[in-house]
Amino acid sequence: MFQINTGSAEPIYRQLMDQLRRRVAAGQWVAGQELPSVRDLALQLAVHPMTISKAYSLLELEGLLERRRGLPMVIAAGHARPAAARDRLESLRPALARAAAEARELDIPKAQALRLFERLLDAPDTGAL
Amino acid sequence: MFQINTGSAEPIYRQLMDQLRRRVAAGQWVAGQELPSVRDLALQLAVHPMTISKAYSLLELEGLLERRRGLPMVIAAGHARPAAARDRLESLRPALARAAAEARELDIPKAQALRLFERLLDAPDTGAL
Amino acid sequence: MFQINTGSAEPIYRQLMDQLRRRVAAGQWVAGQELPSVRDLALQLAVHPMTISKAYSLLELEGLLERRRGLPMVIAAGHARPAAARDRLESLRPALARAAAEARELDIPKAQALRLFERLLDAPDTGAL
Amino acid sequence: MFQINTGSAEPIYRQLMDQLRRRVAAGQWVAGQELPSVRDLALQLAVHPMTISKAYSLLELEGLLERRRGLPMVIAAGHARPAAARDRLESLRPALARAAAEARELDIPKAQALRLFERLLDAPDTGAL
DNA sequence: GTGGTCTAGACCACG
DNA sequence: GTGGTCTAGACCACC
Repeated sequence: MFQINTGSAEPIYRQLMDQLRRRVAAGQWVAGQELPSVRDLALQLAVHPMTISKAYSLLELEGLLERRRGLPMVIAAGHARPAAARDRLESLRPALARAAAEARELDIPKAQALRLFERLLDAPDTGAL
Repeated sequence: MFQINTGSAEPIYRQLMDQLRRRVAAGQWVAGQELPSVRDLALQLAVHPMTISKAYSLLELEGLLERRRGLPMVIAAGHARPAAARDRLESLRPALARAAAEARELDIPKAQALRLFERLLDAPDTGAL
Repeated sequence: MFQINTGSAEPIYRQLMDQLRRRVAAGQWVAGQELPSVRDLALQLAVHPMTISKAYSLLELEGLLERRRGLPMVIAAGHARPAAARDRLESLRPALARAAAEARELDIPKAQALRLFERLLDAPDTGAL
Repeated sequence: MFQINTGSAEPIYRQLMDQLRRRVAAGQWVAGQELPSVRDLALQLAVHPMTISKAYSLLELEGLLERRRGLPMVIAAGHARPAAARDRLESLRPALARAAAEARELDIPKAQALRLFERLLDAPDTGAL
């Protein structure tokens, strides 16, 4: 359901938030859909419940989630439809800009960088060079 | 000489280390070349000298830099030649893998993602969509 | 818990690292065991917290310690058992080689040097000649 | 004539001073004997002349050396005879005390430590375990 | 001139 | 509570 990397430098709650945001934008999660409870998700990911709670609360502040007393949280109404294609593309920009900056510093030919990216878009992670 | 982003979540000393590593790999800095002194670089980047010193020391531990008592640090011998093209490309992989994962979660068409990356490779940062 | 000599030429953080390394090798500290917190140890040794932190961080880089976000650091797994006897003896060699070199330069008879060493092995520090 | 290890943590001028002191104590260098000039020794050891000069000056302050205008420095009179055996042994103590402390922290059996020391006293450096 | 170490103390991020 | 980062500034050692 969620892919958490405990060893990463990126904080866990942020990994959660980012994934949830992107999946809502992509329409994988739709308005009204119930989220797993804090405790369940904490157990499943082997993470402290407070960490889950922090992610949920921040997303509630953002308006992406809605809290209903005594009931599981849900994706907020108003997020019924996935984000427009150009907004989604825009939210991909920072990661790509960073990769581009690294490629430039490494003096990697444009064609090579593009080819590697294309391969990674096809094959999730394992693709050898 | 170095591009530091004070506001970034990535610590300054780490930004320095990454840039230096990449530029040595690209052959922009060659073995035996003297680095700017801790104090000079600190002044230039408007950063505390200890921050620079930390980056230098860690790179020395890694074997990328060499300390010579009383003299400026230098790029270590054994890093005379830039890294092989495939090693450089390999070190670009993590950043691209991350972008690819995000693109997949956002359900962005491959062609769009590739086009954006291509544009960012050409135009450092500003290119509008 | 740790013996720090503030007056020594050897930096405090390095004294800490050396002691911890040796005690893990000797099996006095075992894998998974929690280290005293940076702040506690700093108070106890009357030293600045950053000094402790530096020692801990470098040992983490070495792989001897493991960081767990929000929790005290622990001896890394993979250091469950104390080092083999011959490795421990090997790590004693530099100090003894140095002493031997000095003895030779001082033209001290072998028997005398050995007797002094034996006495120091028994009586930690105070034994008069 | 002198063994200098540029890579060591111990400063060069101190390595020089220690060696000279020990050799005078052992009677290898006797009162009135001329020392190599600062420049010659600097060339020979590939070291900055100021480093040699610093060692000589400090030893002059100690009274071990004597400066004579326009002439090479010499071992001071009053150091005609080597130091008494017990003084020489005493000056070996710090190095041995340190080794003993390490042996204790490493939990190395006394007999093993002694055997290693004995071997190192015989075979300068190379002796395998 | 060079880098190294340490302190005092602030602020942040994570759990 | 945990550790991490940074600043301001002192002092040292080496060359």
